[in-house]
Amino acid sequence: MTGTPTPPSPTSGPTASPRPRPRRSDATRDAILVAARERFATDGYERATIRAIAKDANIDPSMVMRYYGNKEGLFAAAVAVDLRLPDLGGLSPQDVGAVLVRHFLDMWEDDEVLTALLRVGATNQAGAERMQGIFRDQLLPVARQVCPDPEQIPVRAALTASQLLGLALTRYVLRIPPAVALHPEEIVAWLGPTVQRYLTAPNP
Amino acid sequence: MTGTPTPPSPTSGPTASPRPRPRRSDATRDAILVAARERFATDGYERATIRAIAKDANIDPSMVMRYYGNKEGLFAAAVAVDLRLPDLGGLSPQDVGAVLVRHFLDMWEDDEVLTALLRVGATNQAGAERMQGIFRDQLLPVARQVCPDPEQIPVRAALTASQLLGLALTRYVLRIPPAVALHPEEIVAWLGPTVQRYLTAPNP
DNA sequence: CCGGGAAGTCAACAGCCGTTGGCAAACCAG
DNA sequence: CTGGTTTGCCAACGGCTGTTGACTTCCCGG
Repeated sequence: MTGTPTPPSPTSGPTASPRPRPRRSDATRDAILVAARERFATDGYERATIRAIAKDANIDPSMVMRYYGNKEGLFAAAVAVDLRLPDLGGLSPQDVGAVLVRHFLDMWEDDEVLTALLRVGATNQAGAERMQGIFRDQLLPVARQVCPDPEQIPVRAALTASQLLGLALTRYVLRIPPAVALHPEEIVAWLGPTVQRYLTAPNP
Repeated sequence: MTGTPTPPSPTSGPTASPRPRPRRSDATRDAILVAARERFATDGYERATIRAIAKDANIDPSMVMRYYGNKEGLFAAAVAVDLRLPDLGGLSPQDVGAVLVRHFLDMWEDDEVLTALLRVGATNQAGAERMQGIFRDQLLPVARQVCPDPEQIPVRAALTASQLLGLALTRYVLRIPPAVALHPEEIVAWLGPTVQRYLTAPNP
């Protein structure tokens, strides 16, 4: 329905590998996604207009519609987040906080998709649901690895999310000066024990 | 409906008292602000249209322009935040964290202005600057009261803001289910020690 | 009672938005 | 070469936006 029309695969593999055959327009498609990510990250959903994104990608706005259906489809295609959270299983239990904070920090520092998602999630229902999905599918499983009481996994994960997203909000979105000036290792030193406690400490 | 009208001061002293003389349109002005706060809180800046706000207030959109100049002026007038942070000076030093978290929670629970400001701050430059101002003028002074090393006050305050705003983000804006389900006293018990540490603990 | 100003309504403007359909060029299989 | 598909541009649509100015209605001081 919203899927892009795929030409018939030349090599006959029965339900072959999902590797789509390269299209001549792949460069354009990618340019659109790159421009969209940047606009969503800096402007949020409403002010990131299809016209502006198309101009950044040096194509006509109607191409965006043809390849991604509508603005929602474009957002869905542009903002696909994989946090690549590390496996905390075989890890010294007193290090999980620092490891997690450092990983988040690395991800945020060089991926504008995360800023785009946070900005959009704050004003757009679809964006908020996307963030809920990431929490459920990516952060919860990690909490499950290190949390002592299975019943408290959602609470522990939510507390962790509140601290990590709060850092991202103050540092990358609101740009509160002292939060921007912090060195990454300072952040790890301060937030590591917090996350550590939220995930592994007994009830307060 | 609104307070007892005070008669206009007959004699206008030079640089008279800043008490503005009540206008016949005060009820309308207030209705506009109430509607604006609600729309900004639920929709964010762009999708909170002047037409929708005017319809909520049962008046014509042009009245909004007459009374507040333009949309930015309306936002500035509607979203005026006073956190009413308590005086932490004469307080048992190990209670500041819990007191601060509980106060923030009470403020957020019954004042949609804070949600409006957070939603707008995430996508709107003026909104972000407003939040920076609140941080600087309201949270920093409180941190100054309890922070041991004066040089670290901005850092400590920023860490505190990251945790408190992160809670507001996950609970009131993104509505991540386990964060919504938390009981206020649970939040105080978990976040209190964190804020306590950020403000008063020695360097990690 | 009256006149002036405030309060409020109405219609319209220019501009931008997402989206659509038609048409020209480029490409590639036969 | 030829015909069909893909890629792309162009112009336009209806709708919504912030904003403006002219007009009527009401209130109240003199």
